[in-house]
Amino acid sequence: MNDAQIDLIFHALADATRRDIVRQSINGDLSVSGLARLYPISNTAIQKHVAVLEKAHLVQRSRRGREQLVKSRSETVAAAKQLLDEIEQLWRIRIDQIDWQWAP
Amino acid sequence: MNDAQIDLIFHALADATRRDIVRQSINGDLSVSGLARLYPISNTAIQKHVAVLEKAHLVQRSRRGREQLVKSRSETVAAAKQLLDEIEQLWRIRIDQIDWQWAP
DNA sequence: CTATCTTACAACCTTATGGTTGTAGATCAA
DNA sequence: TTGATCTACAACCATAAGGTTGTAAGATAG
Repeated sequence: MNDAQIDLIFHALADATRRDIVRQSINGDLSVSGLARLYPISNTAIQKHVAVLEKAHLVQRSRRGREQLVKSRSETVAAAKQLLDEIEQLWRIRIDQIDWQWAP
Repeated sequence: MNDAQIDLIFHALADATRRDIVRQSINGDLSVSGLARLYPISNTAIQKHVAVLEKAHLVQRSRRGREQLVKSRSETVAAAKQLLDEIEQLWRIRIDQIDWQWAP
């Protein structure tokens, strides 16, 4: 995964409405307009949020008749988590080095 | 942690330069201008990036003479990770429910 | 067929982002 | 003291974000 892709993921997650859409779309049984009914903003705004999430591969859309079902993708959330984990590891490495210096 | 705070954290992480500043600042021995030497952008730009990270509590600044040392904070990275984990848990819950339905 | 629902998308507005240059005040080294 | 370094901040610019309204087209129910 390259920097640009990671940028997209974190940017998509940096909005409370979008984070909630990810949660609501876990079952994959909600359409765009179905999601829109959950929030006090326009249908178009939700469409844009879903587009941002889709570009980040945090959700997937699939057409069922006239509606577009939205399903979130756990792999991408997992990938973001792993990235944060890799950053966290750097602290542990630093602590290990301090231990090494203190060894007799 | 409220939504606005989480927004700040993910927004701060949605930029490759800022993610790198977090990594470079783990030891806490780099100043703002010291960091600026690592990147091909202006000192002021780095100052702004550090300000964004500080507002998200991803780094802390402390003055040493004329320079401002930057140290990243692992707790905030950990908090972001936990949030993603909570979202991931929702998938597991869903899988558990499917298992329950299938039980004899 | 017609009316309704759902999506798609263009156009627009306001504010935020990420960068620049320039200026000024502290602090340190010599 | 003087000169270099580091930070702070204002001003500016281009573009992206996040929202709106309006219009059009595809799919479905009756």
